[in-house]
Amino acid sequence: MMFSTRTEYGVRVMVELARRNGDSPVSLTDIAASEELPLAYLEHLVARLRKAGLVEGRRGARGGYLLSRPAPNISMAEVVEALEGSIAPIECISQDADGGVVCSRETDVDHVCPTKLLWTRVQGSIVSTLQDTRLSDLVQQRPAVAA
Amino acid sequence: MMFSTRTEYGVRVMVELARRNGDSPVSLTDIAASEELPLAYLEHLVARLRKAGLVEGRRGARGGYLLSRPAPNISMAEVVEALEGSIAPIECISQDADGGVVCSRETDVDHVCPTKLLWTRVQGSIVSTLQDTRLSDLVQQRPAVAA
DNA sequence: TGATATCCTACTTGCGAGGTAGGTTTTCCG
DNA sequence: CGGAAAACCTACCTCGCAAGTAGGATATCA
Repeated sequence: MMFSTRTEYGVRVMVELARRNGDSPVSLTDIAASEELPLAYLEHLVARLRKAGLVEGRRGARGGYLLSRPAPNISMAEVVEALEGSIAPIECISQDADGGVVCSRETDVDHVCPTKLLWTRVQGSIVSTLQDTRLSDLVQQRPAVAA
Repeated sequence: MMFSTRTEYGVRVMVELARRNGDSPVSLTDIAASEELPLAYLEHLVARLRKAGLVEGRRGARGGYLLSRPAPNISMAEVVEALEGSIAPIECISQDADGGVVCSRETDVDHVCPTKLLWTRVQGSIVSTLQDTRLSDLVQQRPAVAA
């Protein structure tokens, strides 16, 4: 297994927010009930989404959460990255400021990491897939659109 | 992070076996030394590779391991799956016997899991990337080692 | 003013990755 | 034949983190 259930839950929350998108915010109590997830745990997830600027919270009675942007403007790469921390297939791989892929095993210039090519390819395919999928794509209920 | 270091190490072992591929087997002692990995831990990894039929062991003095097949005939999907157990982006997703993607959250026919589309896409892109990359692709990118 | 919600901090728990240890069996080589 | 060197096997340890709980402080509406 590669992504934590935290990410799974978080994506479900985002879909639910997009689905009920309207003038009034949606409370986590409602979402916890309809998705059958523990409220206290959802609060942690949503904190990540909020800090990433994907949702906005309204405090107090009749409060809740709203999407910061319309669903078509939110890529699932943003959502997953906010929940997961970062998107890297393996510990030694990360992205530098320029978006280039860095392998921490390559301390020496001579010593090219033979597996870097593999993880770079995997990383690229995951990220581009997540970027191409928008939150709005998951809202429209179409049965079985498997790839 | 998505793949364990077990998978990272295992891939490095496979690359090393492919690189030194010849008539005589390569011992884990050698690989552990050159890759700077703990021998006892490598034994566990290689056991998985052996059970998956990717590698053959020769016991006794002058023994070691050999690739069961030529490197171009080994896809990295096989290697990663042997090491990781299975390739699924998330707990609720798995593959059935026909290769179709199954979501364990979809108990009811009415209740289509809205996030299944996302994980299906991610799963597909990872698997196809791993299948397209052969073990031999990772070997040929370093100046030839003195034999 | 009370109910309802976000928001914040601290704690608990279970599990699996990562690694160690020590043995048994097999095979080569001198 | 007798080590030595290797695979092979089983059991164990430990530590970090995901997953979840708990309880409160703060904000807002009716």
